Amino acid sequence: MNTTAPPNFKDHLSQLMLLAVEQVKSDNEVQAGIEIVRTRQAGHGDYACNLAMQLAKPLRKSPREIAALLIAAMPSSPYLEKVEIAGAGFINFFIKTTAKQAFLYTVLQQGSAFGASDFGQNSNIQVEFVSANPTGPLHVGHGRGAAFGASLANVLSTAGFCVTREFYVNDAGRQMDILAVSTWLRYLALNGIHVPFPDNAYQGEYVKVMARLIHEAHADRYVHHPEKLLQGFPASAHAQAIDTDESLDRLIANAKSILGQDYAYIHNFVLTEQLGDCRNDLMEFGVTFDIWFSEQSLFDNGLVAHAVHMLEEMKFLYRQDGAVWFRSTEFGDEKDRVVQRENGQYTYFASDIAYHLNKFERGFETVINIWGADHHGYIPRVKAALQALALDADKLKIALVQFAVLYRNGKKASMSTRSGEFVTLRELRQEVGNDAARFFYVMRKSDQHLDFDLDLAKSQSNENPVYYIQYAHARICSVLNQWEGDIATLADADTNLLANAFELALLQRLIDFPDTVVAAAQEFSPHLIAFYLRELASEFHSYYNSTHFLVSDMPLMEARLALITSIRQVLKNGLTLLGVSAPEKM
RNA sequence: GUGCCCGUAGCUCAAUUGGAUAGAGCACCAGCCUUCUAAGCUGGGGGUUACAGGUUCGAUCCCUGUCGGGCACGCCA
Repeated sequence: MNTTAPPNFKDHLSQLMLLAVEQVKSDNEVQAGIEIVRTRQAGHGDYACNLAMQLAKPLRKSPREIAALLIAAMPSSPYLEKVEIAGAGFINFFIKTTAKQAFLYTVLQQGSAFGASDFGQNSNIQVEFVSANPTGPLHVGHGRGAAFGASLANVLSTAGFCVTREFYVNDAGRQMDILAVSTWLRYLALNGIHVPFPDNAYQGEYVKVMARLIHEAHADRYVHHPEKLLQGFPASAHAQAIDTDESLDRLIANAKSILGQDYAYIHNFVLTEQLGDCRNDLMEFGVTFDIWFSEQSLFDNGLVAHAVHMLEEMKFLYRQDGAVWFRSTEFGDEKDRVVQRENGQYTYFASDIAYHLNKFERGFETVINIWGADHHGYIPRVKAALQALALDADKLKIALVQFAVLYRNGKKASMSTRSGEFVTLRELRQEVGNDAARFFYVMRKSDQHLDFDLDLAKSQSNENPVYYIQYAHARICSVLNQWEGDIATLADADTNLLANAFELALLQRLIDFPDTVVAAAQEFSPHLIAFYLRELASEFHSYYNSTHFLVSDMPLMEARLALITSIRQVLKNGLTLLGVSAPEKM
């Protein structure tokens, strides 16, 4: 039988170095993080450590000298072929081939759980993402936040964090009022009452659709005194100039007073409608949430007033020009910010302070906000508020996601030509499919602009990275089908027979998977998973073309089938992290 | 104007966050299907990491400046 393999080679080597450094360093406190990395070149072994170079200065010895001491002090390991000193003082580790081969049993045994680790130590982490205003359909910009957030949450969960996925519903505030009034105006039009429709109201078709739904269900039930709607407007303005912010606010106020109790119905109807649409859209996209957190609930439960009151008590507020300001400049912000307007209304910032306070009160050890990059200027004031409230602002991590720009026929296509509306996420999904959309969204680093090539995403060709990876999975399924054996028996295969260069490279690639998941979690970088999968698929395709699996030599065949079964498993696990399907046939 | 982010092969992007000879995919050129899916594989050319300095054993990565691009600068959300 084979030798065994450690659960994780990197961790194992870390342990060895930790014990070694205890011996080598003098009694004074020498601080050095032990970092084990994969090497880039075969001549440097499988893993390397630069600890000796880091210790050179504090220990006042040459790196190579320290490296020799470390190696001498290191306990022996059954998995190591040899350890070498190289270059300026690198310690290079060469893993025994038998240990790599034995690792295959780990993959087969862990199955869909392979890749998981306890890196996060089960600490509570919240990922808040999308959080789009429920005032219209999600567009392709939201799509990237959704794909990124969902993949990141999956990665964190697999890396051992206890993850809560949350959507912050902006159901309070002016934008919702504008949507309600826009819908009511369209509804009035259906009842034959035509009031000029402001340019800065919501123009989309979906508003007319909602108006129609209300009209069909309630006929003219919500037609009240439309003649009062333009009260307070200058007579000359009736025709055109009603699209300033002030006049829109007046329109909202008038609508509220005319409709009375019925305003709540309209408001609630459009909110329910849009939120439901958003939820369905995301669900179809494979993006789900544990909590839908209502902004309005912060007001209803007095949490906004409470948060502002706390700041007041701590002397971080002052009054000026009739408004209440927060001294965010004391915590590094560019200017102080208003939390309560002259008219007594709290700002969005005020409810956001309450929301973040609430997040930490719920006991999350880390809070991740995924925002569009255009909100980067908002970070200092939120962190300032947390500091003012004596919370650890470093526990709030902001992951910025840049916009995705769609390209069709090599030309920008993110804006539709008519009416300047964004392409919706739903349109994108219908055009390229969920798999391609999910993959393309996360195959770049999130803080980089994304050129989303629609033609490429749709193409069923070798140019399309999604199909390339899925095809590897389907090919393996096809081989295993033709074999017609019982996969479970492969657990007894003699993996020592896997000895050609393709097989050894693939074994190492499989060993790397859990480390890649940890790196992706640590860096908030699901794109690392996408790159990893491409590498794995590429190495498999080369293997496929070079080596026949269903050979007459039974032990050899079983060993190879054990390997490709493991590859299939890892492809599937990785694709699942990204929300992409792993088809068995293509 | 001020602040933040970015500048890597013809194009789109990586680079284990300061490590060893900067790597992939497209595109281009030349090959591979009577054998487990050619949606695949093999080989080839391609670079002063925008530019100029600095920090150190070592810089695509950190610091300063210049040039170029994006975003943000509301009592909107």
